[in-house]
Amino acid sequence: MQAPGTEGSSGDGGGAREGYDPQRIEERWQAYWEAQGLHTPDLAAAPNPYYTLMMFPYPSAEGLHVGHVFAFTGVDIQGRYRRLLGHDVFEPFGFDAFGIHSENFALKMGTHPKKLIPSNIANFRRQLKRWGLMLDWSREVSTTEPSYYRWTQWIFLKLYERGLAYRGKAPVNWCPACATVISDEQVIDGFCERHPEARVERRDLEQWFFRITAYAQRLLDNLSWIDWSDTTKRAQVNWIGRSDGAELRFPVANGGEPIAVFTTRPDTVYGATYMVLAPEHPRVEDLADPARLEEIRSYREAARRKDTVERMDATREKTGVFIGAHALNPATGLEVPIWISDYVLTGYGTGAIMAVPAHDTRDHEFARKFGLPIVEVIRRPEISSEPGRTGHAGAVAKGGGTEEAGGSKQAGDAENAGVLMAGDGSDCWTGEGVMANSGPFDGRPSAEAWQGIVAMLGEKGLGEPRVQFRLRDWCISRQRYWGPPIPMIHCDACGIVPVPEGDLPVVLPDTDDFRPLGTGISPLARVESFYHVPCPRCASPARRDTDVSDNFLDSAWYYLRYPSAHDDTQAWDPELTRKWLPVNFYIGGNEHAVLHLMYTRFLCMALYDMGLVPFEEPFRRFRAHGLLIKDGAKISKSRGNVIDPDAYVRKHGADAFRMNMMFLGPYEEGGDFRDAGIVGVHRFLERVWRWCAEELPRHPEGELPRPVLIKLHQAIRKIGRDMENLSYNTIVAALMELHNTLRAQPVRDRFAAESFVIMLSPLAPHLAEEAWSMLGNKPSVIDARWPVFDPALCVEDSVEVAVQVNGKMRGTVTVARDTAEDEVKAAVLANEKIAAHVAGKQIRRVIFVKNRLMNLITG
RNA sequence: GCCGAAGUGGUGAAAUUGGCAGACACGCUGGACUCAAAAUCCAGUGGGAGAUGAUCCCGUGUGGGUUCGAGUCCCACCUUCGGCACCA
Repeated sequence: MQAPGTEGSSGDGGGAREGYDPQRIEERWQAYWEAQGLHTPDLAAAPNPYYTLMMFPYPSAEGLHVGHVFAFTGVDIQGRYRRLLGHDVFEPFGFDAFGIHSENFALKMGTHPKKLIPSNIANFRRQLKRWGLMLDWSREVSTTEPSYYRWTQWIFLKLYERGLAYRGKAPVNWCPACATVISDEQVIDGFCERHPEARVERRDLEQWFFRITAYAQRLLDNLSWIDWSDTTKRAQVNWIGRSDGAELRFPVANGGEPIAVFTTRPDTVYGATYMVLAPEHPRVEDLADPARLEEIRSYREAARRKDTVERMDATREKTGVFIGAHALNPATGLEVPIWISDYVLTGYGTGAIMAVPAHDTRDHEFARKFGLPIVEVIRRPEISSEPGRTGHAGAVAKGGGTEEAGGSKQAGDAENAGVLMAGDGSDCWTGEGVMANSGPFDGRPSAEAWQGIVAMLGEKGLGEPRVQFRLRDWCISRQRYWGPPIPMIHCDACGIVPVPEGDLPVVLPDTDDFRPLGTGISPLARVESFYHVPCPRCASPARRDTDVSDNFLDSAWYYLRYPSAHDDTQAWDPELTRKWLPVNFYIGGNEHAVLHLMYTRFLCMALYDMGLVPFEEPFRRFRAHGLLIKDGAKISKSRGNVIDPDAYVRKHGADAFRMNMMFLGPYEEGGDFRDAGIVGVHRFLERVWRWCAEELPRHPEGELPRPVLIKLHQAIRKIGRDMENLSYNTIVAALMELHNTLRAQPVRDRFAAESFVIMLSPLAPHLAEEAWSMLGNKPSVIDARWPVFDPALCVEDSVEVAVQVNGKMRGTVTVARDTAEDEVKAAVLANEKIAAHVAGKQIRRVIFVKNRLMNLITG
C-alpha cells in the first residue's frame, strides 16, 4: 500500500475538504498502519523488548465506554513513547469473555453466550482500532477459546499437584443474585461486588480453594520492592492484614485440651476475666454443661442464620451465652467463665479469644452487658503530660458522660474491692501504659511486658509468639455454566482424581439448559453426557466435577499467554517468556487491587516455585489510573450516565478525544468526565494542522531566536519527564504552550517542528502522522526518535529576580543569569519603585537566592 | 476506630529544593472580520480599593506555629474521597 502522503495540503485531491478533517486523516492512517503491520513486532527477533499491558475487558454488548478509553489511552501513550525511545513495543489485547457478566447478559437475551460474544468482540475491535491504539491484533486472546482455557485448566492441575489447590468444607460466601459462591475479595461490606443490593449469605459447602494464604508473607514482603502505585500496595497490605501477636493456651478447669486463643495484647492477660468462643467453635459441645445444650444450640442456630451484613455490624448489641464451663487464666491461675458469642469469628485466629474488658472496647461492652468482672491491668498515662491533647481529651470525657449515667456508682463499689469497674466506654483504655494487677510485671511499661509475659507463658508451655493474617484462601469454584470446567473427577473408589494432562481441555459442553438454579449445584450437573466419565485411574464409572473455576483465574495468567498466543503445545514458550516478561508496564484500575492484582501475584509466585516462570512478580511497574466519574457519580448503566465514545470520535476525531481525556486532570487521580474542554483541544489540533499545512510552507527556513530555542529545549526536557510520571495533563499544556511560541515565529526550523510533532504523536498519533508527512518526512512517525534536549539550552541567559521588601513582593529586576548579589542589589536600588519602599530606612539584612529572589529586610 | 490521599479563580486545573500563586485550557466580556451568523483572529478576565493610572490591601478548607519568606514544612481541627474494620 502506498503511503497516504500529504494530499490534504496539496489541495489537488478532488473533493478533499479544506482544513483539518480528522475523520479522513484518522481512517486513512489507521489503514496504513494496519497494512504495514507497524504494530506487530517480531517477538523472536526484536532486540529491545518492552511489554506494555492494559487490563483486558469482558466484551459486553454495550461496547467500550469512556473509562476504557481513558485507561487504554494512558497505556498506549506509554507504548508509543517507549517506541520513540527505541524499544520494540509489544502492546497486546484480548478478551475476558468468560464469567457471570457475560452469562447473565446471555440469559437476559435468551441466547447462548457463545453466540453473543463474537459480535461483541467485533464491535470492541472496531472501536479500539478507531481510537488509534497501537495494538498487536495478531496475538489477540480470548479466555473462552478451548485453546486458551485448556491452559487455565492445566494451571489448576499444576496447583493441585503442588498442594496449592484443595477441596474443603467451610462457610463460604453465597450470592443469591449470582446463584453461586463468591470469594472473600468479591464481598464488599457484606454485599456482592457485582450486585450492590444482594446480601451475601453464609453457606457451608464443599468447595475448591487455592492456598493463597501460604504466600501471605511473600505477597507482603515483595511489596517493599515492586514498583507499583502506593495506593495499590497499601490496599494489599490492608487486605493481607498481618497481625503480630501470640497464641496463648487456657487450660480447661476440669481437664482436657487447653483452649488456644490468638491475641495481639498478651500484655493484658492478667486482665482476662472470661473467654469467648465463636458459636461455631468445634469444642463448644464437648465443653458445655449438658444442661445448657439446648440454649447453646438455639444460639448457634440464630448465629448461623445471620447473613454477612448482620454479622459484620459492629454497632449491634452484643449477644452471647455462658456454656457452663470454666478455663484457667494461664497467668493468674484464676477460673474464668467460657462464653460463646457471634462477635468472635470462626476462621480468624483460633476462633476463640481471651476477653480483657478493661482494655478492649468489644470485651468491655460484652462484660458490661452480662455483668462480668473488669480488671484494670494497664494504667492509662496522664493526659496532662501531653499539652497538645487537652482539647481532644475533653471531648472524649464529654461524650462518655452523656452516654452512661449509672456507671459512676458501680465504679465506686468496685474500687473498694480493689477492682476498677469502668463507668463508661471512655474508661476502657486500649493504649499502652504502665502495668498493674499483673503480678511480677507491675510497674513496668506494657510495651516491654509484652515480651516478658509471652516468654513466661512459653516456659509453662502455654504460649508463644504467633503471626496471624487476615487473608483467607481463595475460593475458586463457581456453580455456574460459563467458565472453564474444573478438571477433576470424583471416583467412588479412588476419590478425587485429576484429569490427565493429555485429556485437556475439558471442553465446556454446549447446552441451552444453563440457567443457575441457586441450589448450590452447577448447571453442568444436568448435562449427563458431560459428567459421566470413566475414572482415569481405575476406569470404573465416575463423575466429573461440575463446577467451573472463578473468572479471576482466567485473568490471573493472560499476560503470560500473549507472547505465546499461537502456541498449541504449551501454555507459554520459555524462550519468549524469558525475553519479554515480566511485563514492563501495566496500568489499570485500582478496583482490582485485591482481586485480579493479588491473585495474579500469588499465581506467579506459585508458578515460579514450580520452575515454570523465571520471575516471582508478574509486573515490573504498575500504575493505577484514577476513576473516571460523571457528575460526581460512578459511570454505570443503571445510573444512566453512560457516555458514548463513538459520538465524540465522530464529532471531534479520536485524536481530540484521546487528548481531551488526558487533559482532564492528573491521570492517576481521574475525575469528572466533561466535554467542555474538548473544543479547546480540537481547536489546538486544528491550529497544528494549519501550521504544518499552510503556515510553515510559507515561511523561509531559518534559525529560531535563542529564547525560543531555549523554550523548545526546556519543553523537550519537561515532556520527557512528565511521560515518565504519567503527568499527561501537563504534557498537553506544555505542547500547547510550545506550539503557541513556535507558531509566532515567522521562520521554519526543521528540528523544532519535527520535535514538536514527535512529542505530539503519543497523544494524537493520527494528526502527528499527517503532520510528519506534511513536513516532508516518510511515514511513519512511529519510527522517529524522541528528540534529545541540550542541557546548555535549558537555562535562560537572563533571569527575572523577584524582589521583596520585608517579605512582600515589590517588583522584579531582570539581570544576566548568575549575576552576583552586589550587582543585583545595585540593580534593585536603581529601580525607583522598589527603592521607594526602602527610602529612609536602613537595610539591616539582605536575603539573596541566585537567579530567583532578593529580600531586603529593613530595621 | 485504624491506614492513606485530597481541599487553590466562575469551571478543569498548574506551581523542582519553601522563593513572582493561578501556567495551559474552558467559560465570560470587549473588539476585528461579516449584510448577518458560525468559524477564526486580537485584547481583557482571582477579589476589593483607587476618578482612570501609577499604586495599595486581601487571597490556596479553618485556627495556630516555624521562617526573611509557606499552596508547599510542623501542630490541632473541619470536609470529601479511597482501603481495612466486632480480625481479638
